[in-house]
Amino acid sequence: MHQVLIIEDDPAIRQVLRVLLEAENYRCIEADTALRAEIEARSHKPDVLLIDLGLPDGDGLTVIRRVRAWSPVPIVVLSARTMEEQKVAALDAGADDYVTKPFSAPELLARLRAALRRHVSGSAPTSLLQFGSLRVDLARREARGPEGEIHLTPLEFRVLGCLARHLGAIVMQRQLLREVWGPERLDDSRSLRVCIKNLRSKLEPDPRQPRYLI
Amino acid sequence: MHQVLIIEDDPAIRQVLRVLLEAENYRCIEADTALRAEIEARSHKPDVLLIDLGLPDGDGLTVIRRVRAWSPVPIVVLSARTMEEQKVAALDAGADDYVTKPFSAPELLARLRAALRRHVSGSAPTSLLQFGSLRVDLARREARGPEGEIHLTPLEFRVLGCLARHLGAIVMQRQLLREVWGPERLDDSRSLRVCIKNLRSKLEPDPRQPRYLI
DNA sequence: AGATTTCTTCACGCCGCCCTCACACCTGCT
DNA sequence: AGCAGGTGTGAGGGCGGCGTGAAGAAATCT
Repeated sequence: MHQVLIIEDDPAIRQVLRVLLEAENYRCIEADTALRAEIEARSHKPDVLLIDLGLPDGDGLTVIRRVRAWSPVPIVVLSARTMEEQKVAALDAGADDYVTKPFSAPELLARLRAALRRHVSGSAPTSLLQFGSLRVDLARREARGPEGEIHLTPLEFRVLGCLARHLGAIVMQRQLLREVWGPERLDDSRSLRVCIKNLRSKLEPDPRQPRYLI
Repeated sequence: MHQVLIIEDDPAIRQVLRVLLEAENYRCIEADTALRAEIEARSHKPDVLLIDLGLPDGDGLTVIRRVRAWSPVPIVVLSARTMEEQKVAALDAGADDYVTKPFSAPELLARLRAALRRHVSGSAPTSLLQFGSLRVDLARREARGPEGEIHLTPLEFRVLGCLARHLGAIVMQRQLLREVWGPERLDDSRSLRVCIKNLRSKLEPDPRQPRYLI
């Protein structure tokens, strides 16, 4: 379920967009000023920004540039202005797509899907992992399962962190050993094997048939 | 400097696009049919595809889908048709952007820049193969068929990867043996034969009459 | 310093991967 | 036909990597 941040000052249009998006099973957050837009973007980490140029305070372009400075989140611009400079400026400021009002609903939705599809590859480095009913916060060194807090050792956090940085991908033993144990013992997998075993016994529902640590 | 593959059957428009792009220091490759489009895309590995829908042979949509099956290269669609279904279909087929003729030169250039900018940042070397109803992700070591996950052994992934690097071409036994088994056993094809057999029995719809692993 | 947690080491059983082998087949050539 | 080179196939077995429990070092806490 994707989360959309709608940046739009006109309440009527906001309402239209919200209804349209929620009918497609998106969750919506709204912002009516440039300032709130950036706050919401930072706090909620939406999957895509849908922004109307021509906000009351400050230019919409500024929002694009400021968000782009710290996040690669896809940005779709919605604007009544058909002026070319506006389009070019928005795209060059970092926007991913530009839809002119009056827009057609199917087209807008298709462009949102395209923007979201592209982005799944490059997700932001978040320190919060989540498998099944498990939540692991690498930065705060906390792990919580269905039955309360789970204690992990420092070594286990470092191994998890290394795996999290390459989420979903294959991480070679060599790479783990280099990043966690140092480059001296590239071919001694004994400690690593035990560490993984312990992690599995702590995190996996059924340690004998692991689902997350493969 | 970036390389653009122009897919357009009308020579006049091709010329316009080429001049426009070369003035911006892009290098251009041209294709006037769907078939040539895919060949050029495979051989030249352009940084972005600029495709006109409505090619003489086959639908432009097919090109998009076929290219998208093996490459995440950005695709910008250019079309005279203003029909909504066309837009939505193209975007959902995997296109990244859609510009309607008559287009403005600055806007087209800005959209190309946006497409290119996205791709350099989020270029995960995803090696995704697709034959028929089969999808094989070499990086993540996953293979999925119509009936769920298919288990492949490490050796099988390496052989597939070697074949994938020369997709569609003939790969000599010698070359496979050198790249997968090492240069010692250039003339012992026994293991290779068994490995190919197993791959076929796992991937081919009818292993006795192979369609993909020839 | 003792206690406690954390990390490493070790030995052993198991499983799956890969190799090998023998044989059937196919195609072209003599 | 007979032969020769290359290929597809089923089965068996060696072997290395992985998981595991327990116990010994090392580090950290109090």
